[in-house]
Amino acid sequence: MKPTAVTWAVLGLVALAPKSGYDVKRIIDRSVRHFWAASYGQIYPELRRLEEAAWIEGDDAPRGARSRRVYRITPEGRRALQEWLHGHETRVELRDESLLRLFFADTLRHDEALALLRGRREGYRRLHAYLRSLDDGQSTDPPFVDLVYQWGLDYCEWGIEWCDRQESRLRRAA
Amino acid sequence: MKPTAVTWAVLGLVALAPKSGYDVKRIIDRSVRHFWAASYGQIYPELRRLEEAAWIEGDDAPRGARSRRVYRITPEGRRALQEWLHGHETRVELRDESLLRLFFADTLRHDEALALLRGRREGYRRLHAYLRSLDDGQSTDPPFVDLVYQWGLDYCEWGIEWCDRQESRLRRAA
DNA sequence: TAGTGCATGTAATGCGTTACATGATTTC
DNA sequence: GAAATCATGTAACGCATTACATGCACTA
Repeated sequence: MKPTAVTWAVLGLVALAPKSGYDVKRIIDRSVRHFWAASYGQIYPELRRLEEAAWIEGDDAPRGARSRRVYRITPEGRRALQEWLHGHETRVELRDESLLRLFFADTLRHDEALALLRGRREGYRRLHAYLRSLDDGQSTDPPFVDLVYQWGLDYCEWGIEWCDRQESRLRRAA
Repeated sequence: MKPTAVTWAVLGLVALAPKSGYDVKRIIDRSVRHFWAASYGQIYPELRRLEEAAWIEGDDAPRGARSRRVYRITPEGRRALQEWLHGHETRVELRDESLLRLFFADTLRHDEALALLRGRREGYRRLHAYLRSLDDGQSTDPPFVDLVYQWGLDYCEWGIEWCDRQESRLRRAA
């Protein structure tokens, strides 16, 4: 079993609680999607690979006539997950198209360039609103799941303030 | 010409100043790599596609016997770049493996989980040191190039403080 | 009865990296 | 004379998305 990028997302989610492939996709979309996306085309094949490697085990759990397979983590799977959790130097890397646009804003008129900065602010605002909409106000997540959720909110708030600050600075300078 | 993700990075860099393929790669590695990477396997084919589309034009500019081709943007290329700069809603998306690890930290002992948080802090610190090492203290970049550089520094500083704050909060809670 | 959500999956395509190959020039 | 940098490129591979296909169950 050669683990890939999607391995740990799927294995980790199954470790938190047993899940079907559909569950995995749904939870990815609702909790880690803004920093770690995955599609069905990755998830279902990965579940089979993980089961072959005996890192997870699947049980048929149909609902009525609708077939359904729920996976749970095995002791070996848990060991592998923990090794991954420990064994990596953290490298901060991101892919941010809006930052790329800002980088080229010197090819624009000053007011157009400032509009890009406001657009970035708006992107942060939208993500913030989306993240807040995910919180139903009553479900209690485990502490680190909640921590990462909070990171998303804090990051957006920081980003909004950063854009505001820079915009006024650049206006004063002009 | 169907633009892809790498199109705009290459076209934008050539728009800032004429460049060879090697230059494009070098500058990507030194200025936008932490939020927008690209490899030779993308850059050289993309330069040819851009030239075919007449968005850039290449001039042979050998240095001694070493062949070299320098590209500059055309008016059509500049128009296309500006359209891209204007015509997009900003969507904040990132890929952050360390955040994914943190998300699964509830499967660990509390002290191990806190170690992950310190590891993230360390990742920010390393990127910060790297970014600072890029600044030679005398070259003056255009304002928005500099703004994006500053974003990187500010983001790291914010990230370090965030990790510190959360770590003490979680220690107090325990 | 129509629409939404649950549930599983595959095929085609495109994106991006890694590793390789080649050779000149500059710097120590 | 060795090492680093300049300079151009390709082939193989792996990663990820998009679009498609199928069908059941619930609810307005």
